Amino acid sequence: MGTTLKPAGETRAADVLARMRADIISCTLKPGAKLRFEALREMYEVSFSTLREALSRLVAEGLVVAEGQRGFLVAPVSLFDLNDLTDVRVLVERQCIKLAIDRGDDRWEADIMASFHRMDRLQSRLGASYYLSDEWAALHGAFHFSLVTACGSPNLLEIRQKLFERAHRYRRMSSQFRPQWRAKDVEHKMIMDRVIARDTTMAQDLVDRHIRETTENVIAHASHLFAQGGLGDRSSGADPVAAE
Amino acid sequence: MGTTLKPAGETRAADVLARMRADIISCTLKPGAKLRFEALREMYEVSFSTLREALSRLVAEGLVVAEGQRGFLVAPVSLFDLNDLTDVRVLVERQCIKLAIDRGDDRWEADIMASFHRMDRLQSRLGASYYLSDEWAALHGAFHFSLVTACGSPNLLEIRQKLFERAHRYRRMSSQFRPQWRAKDVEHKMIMDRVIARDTTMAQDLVDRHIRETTENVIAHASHLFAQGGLGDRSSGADPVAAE
DNA sequence: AAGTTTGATTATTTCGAAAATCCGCATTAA
DNA sequence: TTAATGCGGATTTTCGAAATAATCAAACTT
Repeated sequence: MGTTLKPAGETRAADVLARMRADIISCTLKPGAKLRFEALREMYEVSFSTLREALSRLVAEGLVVAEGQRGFLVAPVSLFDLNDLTDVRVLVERQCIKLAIDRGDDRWEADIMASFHRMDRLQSRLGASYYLSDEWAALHGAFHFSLVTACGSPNLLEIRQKLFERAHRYRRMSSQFRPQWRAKDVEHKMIMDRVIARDTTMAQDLVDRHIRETTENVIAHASHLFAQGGLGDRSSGADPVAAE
Repeated sequence: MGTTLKPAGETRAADVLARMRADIISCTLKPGAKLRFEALREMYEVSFSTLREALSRLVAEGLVVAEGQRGFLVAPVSLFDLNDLTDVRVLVERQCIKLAIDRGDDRWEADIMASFHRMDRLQSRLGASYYLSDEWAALHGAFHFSLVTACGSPNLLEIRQKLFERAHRYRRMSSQFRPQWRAKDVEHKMIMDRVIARDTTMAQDLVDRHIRETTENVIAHASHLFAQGGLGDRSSGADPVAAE
C-alpha cells in the first residue's frame, strides 16, 4: 500500500478511471452499491472533481449509472442485463470474427498463436484455479482481442471492448463459486484453429457457443447474487431524439 | 441569446453536455477543432470542472477525443470513419429491426405511424428545405427510433443511439450543399410499411439501403470537407487487455 | 546554418471550499 | 391513522484559484 506514486505519464484522472474500472469488474465495488464521494476520495486519494470525471466516463462505459442529482451507483447486475448483454456480444463478436478472417494477414495469425500460447502457459503454471487470477484474465482478454484485431473496424472494436469488460464482471462473479472451469482451454484452441483455417462459419459458431455457454455457467452458479426483479434497471435507455 | 435560464430539473453538467453535443453535431463546433477551456467557459457559462465532466462524457460518446494531457478536440471526420460507422450502423440497425418485428405489439405499430405522421406533416409544412431544420431532424430521429424501440434490448438501443448521433453529424455536413434531398420521404414510408407488415427481410434490406445511400450522398457532396489522409484518427482504438 | 537548451508564456489538470440539493424526521393538520 | 409541511444534517454539484504540464521562441552551442 502506501502512497500511490505517480502513474508515469498518465493523468491522475485516467489512473483513477482505470483503478475504479478494475475495482468494479472485480466486484471490490459491489454491483448496485452507492458511490459516496467522501469515501471514494479517501479510497483513491483524489479530489471531488477528479472523481467526478472518472465517474462520468464510467457512466458512458455502462459500469456506473448516474441518478439524476442524487449521485452515482455501481451499475447493477441482473439476469435480464446479462442475457441482453450476451445477445449483443454474440452479434458483435460474430461480425468481428467474420471481418477479421476476411482481412487478417500473416502477422495477425502469428499474434493469435502468440497470445494463445501466453494464456495457455500461464494456465498450466497456475493449475486448477487459473480462472481466479487477474493476470490470467488479462491474457484471456488479450487472446480474444487478438482474434478480432484484424477486423479493421475501430468502431466495432471499441464497442466490443466495452461489452467484453461488462461481461467480464459477470464471469468474475461466478468464478468464485465454480470449483473448476470446464475445458475452456480446449474451446479456445478449437476457436483458434478454425479462425486460422479461415473457416468463417465454424469459427463464428464456436465463438457464439463459447459466449453463450459461459453465460449459462454464470447463470447457473451466480444468478442468486443478482438484483431481484429480473429486468433490473431502466437506466440510460437511449433517448429518442438526437440533436437540439 | 441572453442568459440561459435554469434548465428545469436537470443538473448543469447535463445541460452543458446536451448543448455541446448539439453544437458538435450541427458543426457549430467544427470537426477537428481544438477545444480550449477558456473559450468554452465563456461560451457555455460554466466552470472548468463542469466543462471537464461534459467533455469526458462526450469522449465516451465518440464526439470528442482526448489528447493525453494536451486537451480535447472535436472528433475529426474522415472518409474512413464514415464508412466504418456506416457498416457498424447497418449491422446494429438490421438486428434492431429484426428483434422489433419479432417482439413489437400493437402499441409499437401505432407509435411508428404517429411518429411518421409528425415527421411527414412538418416536412410538408417546411417545403423544399425541410432537411435543414433541426426540428425536422429531431422528428426524423424519433421516427427511426420508433421503428426499433420494441426490440427489447436496452444495450442495443443505446449503442444504436450513439451511432445514430455520430452519423447525424455527417448528414448535417452534407445537407448544406444539397439543394434538395431526393425522395427520402418515400423511403421512410416504404420502410414503415414493411415493418408493420412484419416483413423482416424486406424491412432490413430497405433500412440497409436507406443508410448506405445516405452515406453515399454525404460522400458525394461533402467529402471535400473531410480531413486529409482518408483513415484519419487512431484515437480510442480499444485496449487489448481488460481488467487490472 | 542546424540543432539543442533554457526560460517565459499559455493551457490544462487538480484541488478543496462554498453553494445548491436531497433525505429523513419531527411536527402539524385533516 | 394518514398525509402534508418544514426544519436540520448529510451529500452532491459547482466554482475559480493554485499547481502542473506543454508550447513556443530566443539564445546558445556545435
